Amino acid sequence: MSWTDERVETLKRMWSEGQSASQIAKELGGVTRNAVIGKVHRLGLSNRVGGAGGKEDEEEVAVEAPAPRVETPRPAPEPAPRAAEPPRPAPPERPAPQPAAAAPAPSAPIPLRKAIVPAGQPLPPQPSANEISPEALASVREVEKRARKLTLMELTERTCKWPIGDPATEDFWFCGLPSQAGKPYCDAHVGVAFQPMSARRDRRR
DNA sequence: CCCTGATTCGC
DNA sequence: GCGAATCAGG
Repeated sequence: MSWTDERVETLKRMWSEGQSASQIAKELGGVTRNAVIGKVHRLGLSNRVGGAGGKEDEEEVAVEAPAPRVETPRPAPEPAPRAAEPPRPAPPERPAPQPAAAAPAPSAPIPLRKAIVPAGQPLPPQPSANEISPEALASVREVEKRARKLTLMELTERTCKWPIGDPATEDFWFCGLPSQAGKPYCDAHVGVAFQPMSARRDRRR
């Protein structure tokens, strides 16, 4: 692969959008992130912040949640999966096959019943977000005692992103235990996050 | 360990 | 010009 005008254009666009070199490399294909970085430098657009001779204003302000607004009754959908990066427009990634599970991305649903809801974007329909098997619950409680208590920046694609605690306080962290098979959560949290629709029917009484 | 960008240097 | 290897950091 070579740096055609088109590819360079994509590079420029994504770089200016704040995409990481590896993401850009993934998008372009046929190049490594090193290649992307090298090209970026050769193009002389290393400093993303369009500031000539500028300094670094912000460092990792990026991902901070929209606001600690407790007013808006919106359950946070996804606590920003990957590392710390500003915008995440529309990376064409695998849709993640979610069969007959419940909500695609429940985030702070069941666990905190008294806690306030963080704040996020969408996710209005919260269907069968209740009634988890006692086993699953026990498992979760157990697991949360061993949680790695990762911060937002420490989350990766293979760490459990289940939020624990109150986002508005210091008592907030992410599970961080190893998640598997492309799931966003560890086994225990997957258990409470994705419920078969049959569960409720079963427990109906 | 996962990830980031920055630099170097043989090609 | 290119990018793998390496470096420096989170």
